[in-house]
Amino acid sequence: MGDLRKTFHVRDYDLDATLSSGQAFRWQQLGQAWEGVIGGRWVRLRLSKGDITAEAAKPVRDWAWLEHYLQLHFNLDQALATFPDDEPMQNAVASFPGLRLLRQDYWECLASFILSATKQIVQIRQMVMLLSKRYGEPIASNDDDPAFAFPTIKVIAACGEKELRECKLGFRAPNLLGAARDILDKKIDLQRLPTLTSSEARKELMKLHGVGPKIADCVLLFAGGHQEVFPVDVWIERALQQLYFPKRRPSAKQLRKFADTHFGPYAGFAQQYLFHHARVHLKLK
DNA sequence: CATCGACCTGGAAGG
DNA sequence: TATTGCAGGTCGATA
Repeated sequence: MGDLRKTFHVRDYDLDATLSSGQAFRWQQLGQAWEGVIGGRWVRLRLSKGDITAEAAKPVRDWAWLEHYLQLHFNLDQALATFPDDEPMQNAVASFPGLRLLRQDYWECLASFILSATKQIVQIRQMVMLLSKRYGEPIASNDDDPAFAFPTIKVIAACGEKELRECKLGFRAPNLLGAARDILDKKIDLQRLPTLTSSEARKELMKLHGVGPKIADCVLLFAGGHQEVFPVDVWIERALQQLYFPKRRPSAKQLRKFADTHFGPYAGFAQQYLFHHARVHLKLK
């Protein structure tokens, strides 16, 4: 039959940092708990004393989807050991030891980052929520209101630009629409992405309307699990600039080159630490 | 190639 | 309370 609850023992897992660090946009903190939707399922997560307790709305027979999403089996120590031994990196890790990378659905991740262009995390969440409420399937939750799955490619592709703009997407509306239609038109095959190398997958993703290097890299890192990929956005640019080149002012291209060689095989994971640390603790600009 | 403006709009910041 | 400046990017045009 399955259970409504399940407890996972974890070591060094900072749920708060992980779910609020701007890699996923479907999580809401209520008191000590986090509520969100993973695929077609609503869940409530709570971390206490080294245990993550999950609560579902309907009995769950197999929790593999959650373990996979949260990457519970991931060997954190092994990854951390590859990070460069310099002060900025060590500080970033020290301020959120236990920050993790999630493993998200390709389409939801892609769509979310298409929406992320020149928006703050709160606003991105807002857009994702509006879209889900309006175009996603309602699913059972333990709250008074139902939850909503993220809308499918097909449903988005069938929308008009104008209705998408009503979800506060602004100029991102045609980009989301274009990408959804490109996928339906088989300009690229999302199903095939996991079989490709990161540079091949990157090229594929960039064929989509409104998808450039930054968004492609986010999808590779947050959905594809390509942990060596290092998305460069304005925050990371500022953080690298301030932390590693306080005197000079290197070009974006030089920063990218530095990042590609400096951070090692888990560069993307390192990036997540730098990003979160910078966002929470640093006055940038 | 590097640089530059256009593209929407909500919600802060400083007058 | 009205105004201004800005925000996890991408695309196309320009020397």
